[in-house]
Amino acid sequence: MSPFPPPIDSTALPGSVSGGSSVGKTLIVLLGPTAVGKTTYSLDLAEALGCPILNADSRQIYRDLRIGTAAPTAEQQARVRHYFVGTLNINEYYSAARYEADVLALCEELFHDHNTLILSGGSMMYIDAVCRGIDDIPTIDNEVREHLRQRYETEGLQPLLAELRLLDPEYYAQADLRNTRRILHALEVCYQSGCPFSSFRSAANFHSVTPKQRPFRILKVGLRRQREDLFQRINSRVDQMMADGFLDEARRLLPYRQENALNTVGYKELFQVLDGNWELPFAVERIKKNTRVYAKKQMTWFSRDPSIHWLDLPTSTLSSILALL
RNA sequence: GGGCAAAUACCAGAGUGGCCAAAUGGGGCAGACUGUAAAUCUGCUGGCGCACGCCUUCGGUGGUUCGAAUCCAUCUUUGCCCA
Repeated sequence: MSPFPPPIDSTALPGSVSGGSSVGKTLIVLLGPTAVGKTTYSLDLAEALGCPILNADSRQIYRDLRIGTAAPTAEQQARVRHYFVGTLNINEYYSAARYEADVLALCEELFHDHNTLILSGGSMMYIDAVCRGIDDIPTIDNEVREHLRQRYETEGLQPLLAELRLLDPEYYAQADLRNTRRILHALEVCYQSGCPFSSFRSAANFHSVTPKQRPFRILKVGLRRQREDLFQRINSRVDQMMADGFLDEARRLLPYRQENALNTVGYKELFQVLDGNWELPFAVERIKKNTRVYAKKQMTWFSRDPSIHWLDLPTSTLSSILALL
């Protein structure tokens, strides 16, 4: 199945109304793959509606990741009030669950003065956490995380798998046993809480979690482009990032390279250059390729969501969205 | 003009008589996904049915052999060396 579905007559789709709509408040969720044009589109839409933008990007939320994440610029932020852009330090912990809580709290506040708000971004799990909710799972202490990480490094995965089978046979039966990261997390939760990881999960997977009710209407609008068009935009955007000083930005962040926030397309590749392992032109090609892969993963995720109203760029205009309201 | 070496699937590159549709990597394609998610993981990648299987491949042609990507002859191309 193509990750780039054919055009849809959006008027034929039911609205993705979630929760009571009596209050008349609407959260417009503007989503789509990286480089599709969400930032530009959201600015125009926000100005037309006179509302702020809540960013939904797990990397643009970090203060020092500006160029490499194509975060909204100072000029763009001067046009429209933005939230969740550049608010975290590079070493700060954050998660989809926190994002859900932060966004819901902010929405409650902002809806006093606005009938519509725009949530714009491409972080799939963050968007779903806001729109559908995410199960309440304990946050892991650093000591627990570090303990398990060290055990993995010294003992390997096998003993940990055996342990998970004992502590949480239910999750073990459905887990991807080769995905070290998920196995470790399940164990972290078991250790942290003293309860099986699966006891916190209301469904076998995130996509089948029963959506939580929200006190506002949610209108999901997906932006998409022809594959070739999108890939060309990715390529030229990466070139522009380099021209804008991406390498210098990466150089400044080199001391923090072990932080999760820097496990990010673009930075990873440039660190290889700074280490002397890769030539710059090669790294730039890798960034373009890995960005394409990321865009594809986003489309794969979004394609499972039937509540998204898809708009095809560059033909769709602002009125396409306004007509959905 | 002479000598030597090499030609393998999209690319690079193993394989040197049967276990080879052919290792591995890259690239490409598809998928999974509930807590650092721009992360992490998986499958497919000659053709047809897509499970078993069948068919066509390892520069061309012709041989040797029960059997060849692997051996021989010859042709073509490329690289290196001597002129």
